[in-house]
Amino acid sequence: MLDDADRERLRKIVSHPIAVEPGRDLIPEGKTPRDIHFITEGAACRYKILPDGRRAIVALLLPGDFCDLHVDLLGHMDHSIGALTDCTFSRVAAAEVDEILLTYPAIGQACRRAELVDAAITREWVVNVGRRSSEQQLAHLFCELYFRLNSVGLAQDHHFPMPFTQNALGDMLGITSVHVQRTMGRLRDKGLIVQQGRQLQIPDFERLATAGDFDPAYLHLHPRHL
Amino acid sequence: MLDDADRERLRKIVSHPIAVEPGRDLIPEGKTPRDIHFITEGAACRYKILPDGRRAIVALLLPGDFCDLHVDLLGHMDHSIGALTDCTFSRVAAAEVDEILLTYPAIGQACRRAELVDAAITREWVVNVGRRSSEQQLAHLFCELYFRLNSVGLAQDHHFPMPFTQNALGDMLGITSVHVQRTMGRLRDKGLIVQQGRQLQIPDFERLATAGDFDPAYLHLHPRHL
DNA sequence: CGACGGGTTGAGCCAGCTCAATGGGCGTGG
DNA sequence: CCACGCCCATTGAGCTGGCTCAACCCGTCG
Repeated sequence: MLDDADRERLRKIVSHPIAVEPGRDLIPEGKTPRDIHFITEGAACRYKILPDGRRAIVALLLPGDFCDLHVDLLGHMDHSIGALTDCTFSRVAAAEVDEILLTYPAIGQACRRAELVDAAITREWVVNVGRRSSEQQLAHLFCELYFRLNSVGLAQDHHFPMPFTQNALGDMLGITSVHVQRTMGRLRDKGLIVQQGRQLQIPDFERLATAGDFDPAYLHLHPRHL
Repeated sequence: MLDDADRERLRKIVSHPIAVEPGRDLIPEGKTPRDIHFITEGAACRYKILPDGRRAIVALLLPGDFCDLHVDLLGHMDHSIGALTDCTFSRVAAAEVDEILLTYPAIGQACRRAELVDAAITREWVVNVGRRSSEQQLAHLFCELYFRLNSVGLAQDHHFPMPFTQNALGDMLGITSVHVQRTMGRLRDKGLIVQQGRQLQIPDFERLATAGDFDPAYLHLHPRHL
């Protein structure tokens, strides 16, 4: 990973934060942003709109995740980036990125690694969304959320922020909000999750992981705390 | 993209081909292959096995696609690579790759681009597998197949090889082979596809694309023939 | 205090599933 | 040359998870 000097280099070229309200887009599909964006606060998503108007969320962006690193080589966004909660992004000018990458290969490698983990998560979503029952899907999603938030210091002690509407959850899993409601009810009844406002508690992680067929290997987290 | 000199450099470090029979694995989940593999003939897939034994295919590998470029940074395979038909792979020694990448940045860029397209396709699969009806799913898959095969010179004139069993198709789409059967029947009845042995014909591409909500933008193909 | 954006609950429907049986193509061995 | 076995495609019949439609409730905000 990066050392402190690398982090300092990055900090210098980051511009002022951009705030985006829930439901608004940071970047719409088809656009070719010149600069690179990443999320620093809140939660956003990659999504596509279907012909009948439904929104398909294909990835969740949590603090630290890049939004559009791939645009330099792919040329245009094949999906939109939208805010799910109040969130803030930072921008790095493309020219500066190019220069940094040429000079400090460790940073480029860290970026490529982030892209590869993003792809690995997307593969797991294909499985989640395509094969598992709604109960497994939700359980799996909550496990993923806990691990990912924990890895950036936003979750501990079996608690984590879960500020998504049932509608947003449905759009992540390909089910209706009505069905999210009933399914969360079942998870609650089984004691697998406890809702406390916009926080979620996982009393017994092992049980939830089993219920959701969750194995964190695909997240490729660096061995850390936990 | 690469110039002829780059291509020549690549050719030199490629080792003898590896043949794999349908149903066999080139690389099993959890392994850490030292060398890089790519497919030169036939069709393979990335897949994961679910606890109940079902196989979830999360990506299709066609001639020219890399299998495990990501292992250097991610450390281990989070899925298996299996052959769907008789196919052959080539191997490039890891050490040679590292050297080439350092010396010829254009090659590294082409590899990263391939990874990014792979990721873009996976995102579209999340949509396909999670949201669309079985009829749309199949139509979409056939459109993708046609474009991808065409881009490597393996499909023209509305015809392309489609050697997959209904079981394999079901594992790509998350539906049962019985349902694949009935759905293909419906596509046939509507005249959207014509089966000729292991070839598929698409009489009217526009109609199939509409039926499958297919837009090739996500494939990020270089403007070429077609 | 009215409107609005969520969450909650009920009732009926249907796409895709399961289970089950049949048929056809092809390689293998007698 | 035929018989057998195997794998895959095909077809029927009944079941069910998740959907749609439709209320109603509650907290928040102008």
